Amino acid sequence: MKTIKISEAVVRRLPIYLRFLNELSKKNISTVSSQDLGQKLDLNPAQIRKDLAYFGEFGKKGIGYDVDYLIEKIRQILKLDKVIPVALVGAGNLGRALCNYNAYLRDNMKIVAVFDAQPSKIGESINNLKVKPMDELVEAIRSLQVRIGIITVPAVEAQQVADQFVHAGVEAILNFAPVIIRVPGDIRVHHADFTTELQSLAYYLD
Amino acid sequence: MKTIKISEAVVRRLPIYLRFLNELSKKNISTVSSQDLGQKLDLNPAQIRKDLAYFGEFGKKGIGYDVDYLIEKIRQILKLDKVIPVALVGAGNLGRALCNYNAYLRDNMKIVAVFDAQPSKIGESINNLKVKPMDELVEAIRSLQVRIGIITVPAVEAQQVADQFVHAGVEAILNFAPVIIRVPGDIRVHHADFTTELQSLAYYLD
DNA sequence: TAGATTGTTAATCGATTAACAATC
DNA sequence: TAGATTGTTAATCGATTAACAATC
Repeated sequence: MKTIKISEAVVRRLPIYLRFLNELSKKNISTVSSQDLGQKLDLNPAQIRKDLAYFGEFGKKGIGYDVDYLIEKIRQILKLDKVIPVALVGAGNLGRALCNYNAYLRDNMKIVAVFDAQPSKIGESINNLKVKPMDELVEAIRSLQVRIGIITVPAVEAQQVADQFVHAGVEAILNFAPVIIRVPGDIRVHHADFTTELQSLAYYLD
Repeated sequence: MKTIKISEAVVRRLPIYLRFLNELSKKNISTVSSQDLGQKLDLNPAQIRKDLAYFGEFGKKGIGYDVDYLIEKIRQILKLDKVIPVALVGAGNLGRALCNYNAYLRDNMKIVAVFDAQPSKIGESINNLKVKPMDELVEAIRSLQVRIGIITVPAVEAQQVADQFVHAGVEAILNFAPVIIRVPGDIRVHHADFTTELQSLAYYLD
């Protein structure tokens, strides 16, 4: 199956398809063509067909794609067909925002533990989770079988949090701190940094 | 000068260079080669040289780049050499996080106004800014000469906030809501959506 | 001078788009 | 059947990387 390497660009588009398909499903729209999708998502229809075709034949010639079936398939591809336990370190505003966000999503991404180094934060309740101290991180992550770690601490602390995540055995990290973190090659890291996002936006001002 | 179209990929790397150069400057490191940069940022040195060469000859053959000079130049390219007034709509946790973030950055990106539709939020103080009601948005944006708008409201409200931003005359929008917003072609929109970020990360789990 | 490193051209690599036979 | 739309191959486009003359 996964003999051909799927490019990161393709993988990044899948959640966008998924989100829009979910909207269609909610509106009881049962079928969609690559053309419809392309129009709504500002993408080339051929690209959408090609993206999906990497993973299987999900459409019907002359008809298009069955919305609910495609949702199911994309969820499978993204491994969102079962709950993925997530841990978060950094119970500041951003961490809190992510935890709450989490609540109203049918994502199967579930934040199951929140940690902070600051004593004043320990024990605080965020979205039904009590903030835990850092020295409980490794054990909690192991017992809860956390697979993804989210870092929302200041830049100077990000690397050591990453190290602890790796030590505890997470498979992937989403880093919001404005710094590049180093991890072993088998751990996937995505950087979500709005500073750089905002700065690159400035370039396009007249 | 800007006869050649600079690709988005290049523009997105500039803030990353800038951030690292700022770190070097803080450590009183005065010169850096494309090789050094490439190593630290996980990028090909040739790519870094090429990126920079789009905008001018900033380096010295045999020596490398003067850190402070390059910082100055990249800031100019990104238009960060003068303050850019920014407005934010949505005074939730995420909005608050961005405002505070803002505070400890030497960015020249300055959030100068915060708005929210909820009456309970109006008048709240966030990082020395009072949250204003939506009906003051257009006037405030005009009088403060806001150039970039940030959207941190729920998905269903994002489009109408975008419309108001456009009406008020912002030149670019950074949208954190998990929905694609439509704006006239001369307005630049960047989407910063951690849902899709997190979901694409799941793909790489074993 | 010798060694290092840039700026830039040419080569490679990969991603996007067009086109169309297959077929619902 | 006729019209529509997929899956896929081929063509195009663009971005990355290698290589090297210029030169500090």
